[in-house]
Amino acid sequence: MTKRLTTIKDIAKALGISVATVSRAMRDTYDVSAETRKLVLDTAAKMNYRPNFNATGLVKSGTHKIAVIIPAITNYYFSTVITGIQEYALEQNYQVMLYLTNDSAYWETKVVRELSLSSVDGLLACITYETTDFSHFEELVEADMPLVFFDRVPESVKTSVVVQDDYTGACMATEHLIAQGYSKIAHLAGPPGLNLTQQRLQGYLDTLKKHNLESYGVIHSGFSDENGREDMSTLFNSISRPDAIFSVNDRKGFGVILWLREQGIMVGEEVGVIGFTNDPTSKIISPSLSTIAEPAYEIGRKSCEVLIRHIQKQSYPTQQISLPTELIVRESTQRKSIGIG
Amino acid sequence: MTKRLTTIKDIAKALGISVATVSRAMRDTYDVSAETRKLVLDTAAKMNYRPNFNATGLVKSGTHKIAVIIPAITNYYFSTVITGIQEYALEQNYQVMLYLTNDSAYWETKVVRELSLSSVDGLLACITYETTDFSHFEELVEADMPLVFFDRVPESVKTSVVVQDDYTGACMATEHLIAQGYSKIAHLAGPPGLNLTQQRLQGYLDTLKKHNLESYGVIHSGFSDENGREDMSTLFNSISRPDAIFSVNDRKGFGVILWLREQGIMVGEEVGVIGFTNDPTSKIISPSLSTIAEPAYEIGRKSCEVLIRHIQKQSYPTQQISLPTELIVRESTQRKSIGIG
DNA sequence: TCTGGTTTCGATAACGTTCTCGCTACTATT
DNA sequence: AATAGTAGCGAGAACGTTATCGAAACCAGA
Repeated sequence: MTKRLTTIKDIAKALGISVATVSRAMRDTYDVSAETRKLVLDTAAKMNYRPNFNATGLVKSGTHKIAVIIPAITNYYFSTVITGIQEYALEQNYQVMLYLTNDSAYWETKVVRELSLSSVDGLLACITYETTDFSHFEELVEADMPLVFFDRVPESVKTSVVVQDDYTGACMATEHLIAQGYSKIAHLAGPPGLNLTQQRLQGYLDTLKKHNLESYGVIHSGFSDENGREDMSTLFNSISRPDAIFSVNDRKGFGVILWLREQGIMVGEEVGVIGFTNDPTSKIISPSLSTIAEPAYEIGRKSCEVLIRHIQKQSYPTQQISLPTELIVRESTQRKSIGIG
Repeated sequence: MTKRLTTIKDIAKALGISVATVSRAMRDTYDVSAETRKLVLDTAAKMNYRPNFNATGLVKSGTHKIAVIIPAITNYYFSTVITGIQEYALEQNYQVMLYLTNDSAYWETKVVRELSLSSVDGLLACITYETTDFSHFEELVEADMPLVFFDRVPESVKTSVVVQDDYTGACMATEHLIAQGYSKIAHLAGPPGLNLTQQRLQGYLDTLKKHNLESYGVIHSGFSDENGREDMSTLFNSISRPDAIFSVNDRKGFGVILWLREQGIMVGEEVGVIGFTNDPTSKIISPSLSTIAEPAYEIGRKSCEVLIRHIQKQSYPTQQISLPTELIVRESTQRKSIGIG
């Protein structure tokens, strides 16, 4: 295969010293004189030495690798989370292995099960919306494998989790719609099994109740813009039409706006729309989509930080971290629309 | 750290046979009877055995891992390419390690240099637009490390490359603008150092020449929508304004459309716009953006396939693969605009 | 009964590193 | 001058697996 790489032995032989001394000189430890250290480091650089992680990983059972298991990356939220994970991991000298489940519980189980426990130090996971049986994760916890969930988190598995504050975000979204004068509000919710779906739904319901308003419909479906369109057509075929839509995420909100435009319904003026995520496209679509901004990048960094803490000290207590969201007001919730759409 | 995992030795001891036999039984090889094999496999499953990749990687110098080095993933193209890579890799039982350079040549060099050669079997890379010195890659090639470039490829390093047909795509885009009746065509190009920038520019220039048309301006800048806006304002401050824009990518094209809308210029009717990528947002923006679709997913799969071939047989010849693009006509190149914008 | 050929398995040495000893040589203390 | 302490280094085992070599055990043919 590839050429033989220079090892610690080669350096030892070249300098006429033992491998143990070279090894000690490499990681700046005690028990080695400053001059031999420098000598070793210099020749190591000269001979283009790279440590063999398989060997170190074998003796100290710990590879500096973490696995990230995620439904997909072809959307703003997940790709930004991964960016955060990656940056923090690299800073801490960890390497990230990427696994995509494509929102299939089968693949998720397969990946987690087949993932050689010895090949990573810990896992960062975001479950599929299909997953109902979490035994593959529970097995990991039993084996003391560090595991942190983010965004979509199972309630049964007791590990650290890092999420955005979905409940408060949903409250803010609903409050905003009410403050803008909308009162017949419907919610396009996510897949029912997910924790974040429930949190956002609850925030919506609680805020309505607080203002003595009734829900004008809740539909559970997927996260795509196509789902948004479909839900709208069923929603508007009913007798009592809503005058505002709170969508569980932005992409679904795009479908809502597109559908309303096609129907000739004025977005904002006639029907207000608010999303959740702050996908960059929400600025581009017209009318632009009001939304609740999620701290995706910070969620990535934070969950990686928590994981590495768990890896480095097994006594680190389980964390339940919730990061704040932010209301971003754009055109889709303005009563006097700018006239586009 | 984590609990001690069951090893091959444990299985051997439990069955009263040698580790060699267990090892042989694991990978269904000759030299082992069917019954002992079954016995080994059964107890392995019972004891929840997982192979230690560090150990196998140490003895057969080959981890089943590939590194993917990419400028960013927070956009449609890259995240889709990665999806393709990931799926093919998993099918072939390879695991992918992700490295983000954030379009920084410094980080790229650092990652490639520090990447322990022993920790991956091969590399899949897409260079930053800053990179001018490729010695860090050339060192890998000299060390016989399998390396495949995709999308943004350096010309000096002689390795396999997988790209979309940028030249023909640019020709198609320009031909389409001309066919729609535009004649004063400008090109918002990418960073000058990149191969794909040059290819798309050349396709544009050659097509203009073929039709005896002159270029109404070429501006080199980055890939963002902000770059698109900036370029437009400098372009429209000159004396001879273009009546069509060919943008090197879709995101920049979004900036163009947004800027035109703000100026009250009718997109399509007054100024035609075409992009390159087929980002999903190009369907959502209004007017929707005509574009050249890139086979991002296939590029991911194909480049991964080529890399794994290189890993598996060192005699596999260097490949230069170019995948076809496709013209997608939408509203932004229609002379009679639908009236939005 | 002997020879030669399979089939199936065990011992043992690798792979590159770290870790635990222990040994030497030097310095400080009395 | 004798002892204790310490700094610096080497020898060897260990990590979990695969690869090489050889040794049983069995069978067939003469």
